[in-house]
Amino acid sequence: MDKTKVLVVDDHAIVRMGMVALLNAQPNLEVVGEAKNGELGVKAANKLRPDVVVMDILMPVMDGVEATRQIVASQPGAKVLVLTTSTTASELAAALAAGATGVIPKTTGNAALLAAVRSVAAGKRVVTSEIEEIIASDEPAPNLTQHQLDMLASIVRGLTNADIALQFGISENTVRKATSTIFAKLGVANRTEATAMALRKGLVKL
Amino acid sequence: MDKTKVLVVDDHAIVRMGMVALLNAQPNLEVVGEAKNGELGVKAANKLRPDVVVMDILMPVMDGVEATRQIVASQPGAKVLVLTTSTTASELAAALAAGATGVIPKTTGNAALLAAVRSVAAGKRVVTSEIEEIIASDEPAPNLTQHQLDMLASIVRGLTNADIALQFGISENTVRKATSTIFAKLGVANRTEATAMALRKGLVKL
DNA sequence: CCGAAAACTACACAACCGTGTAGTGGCCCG
DNA sequence: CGGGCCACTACACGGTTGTGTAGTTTTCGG
Repeated sequence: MDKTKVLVVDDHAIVRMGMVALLNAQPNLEVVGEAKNGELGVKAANKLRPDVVVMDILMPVMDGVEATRQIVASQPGAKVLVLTTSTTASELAAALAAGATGVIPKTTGNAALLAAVRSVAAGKRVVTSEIEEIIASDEPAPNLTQHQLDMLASIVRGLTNADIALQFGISENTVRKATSTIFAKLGVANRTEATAMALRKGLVKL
Repeated sequence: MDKTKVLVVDDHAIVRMGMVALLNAQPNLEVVGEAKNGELGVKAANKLRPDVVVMDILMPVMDGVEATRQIVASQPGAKVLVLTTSTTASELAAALAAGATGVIPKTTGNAALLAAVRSVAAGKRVVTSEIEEIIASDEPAPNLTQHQLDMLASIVRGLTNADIALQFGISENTVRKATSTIFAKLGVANRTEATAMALRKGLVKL
């Protein structure tokens, strides 16, 4: 059997270096390409057709979740192993929803990491118990309207209800009601808690 | 001349793997030890007396800033190169204040990384322009009282002024005045902005 | 195509919040 | 050791916020 071809997508050069060193030392694994952001990763995946893509989440230009989505969309059989530092449940869940075959933390030791790459190559779903717990501990998706998300972003930026009313061209009273609804969905009591929650869950990027 | 001895402290196994592969491929560099958190890093540094310690910031048990402080304290001539993902100015500044000889981002390419390790080994201060800019863009330290920091933490957790008054055993009016002072120091207008700012600057851990 | 659920609009009221003003006590520096 | 600075305490006032109630529109499943 041929070597399993691996594409490494990570913006940290030293991580790519580590993957190359680790995988190329194995007789049946081979790194055939590297990319330092999601966009280049998608291009490389389409060109190289690797058996497994090892993908970081937090990257400039295009994040790993979106890159995973695009790779899986254009190559239905593609296997993506997400290797990340991120511990926000929404990102991990998003990665799986985007079609990742496995998700493991960067703290994973070399042996377990190799095992994960091999398992994913074989089409086996790999999710560590650690990751599972994080996802499970996440309350059901807040499921906010786009409108509500925009409003939440304004709240986080410190705008008053009056400011928001002006910004969206609606009455201040309406803004009050809308924020109220948002707080109920988030399970918080006021805009301060909502801000902490939004930032913690990554619902709004600062 | 003997090989330059390097200790790698990072909680990500794959990064340690990368450093080992990168440095050991050089004729005059050698990784003599690895540690996966700050505490083990300090112990290893004291035992191995490496010429350079490559240190991550974000780690469990003891972070890289504290570890750097301790290593520099017990070995005044020690050279620490902080290699990090973190982009919060306060952490980068703290790393330098703790005695790090160099600070570079993890996105640094292999060649530049090797150069940095060599420069630091030679006692030369290494701070990329990217890092410098981040630090320079940081406003002067907010300089809050411990009391004020505690209060800020309560605000971030969503407590009302009445709650905080109860918690600290002071009048609600006093709490109002105190929060007012905190907001002025942070340059914000209300508790919501204060929450965003506190979380962004890492003044309060969630 | 229709009915239910949910979002959006609006307003009044009650609770909450932040500022101006003011007094006390601690600490540092000249 | 006296003056200045700042943290801490306190209160009243005016502005901001969130909820209850209620009507309209949109959306989605049957």
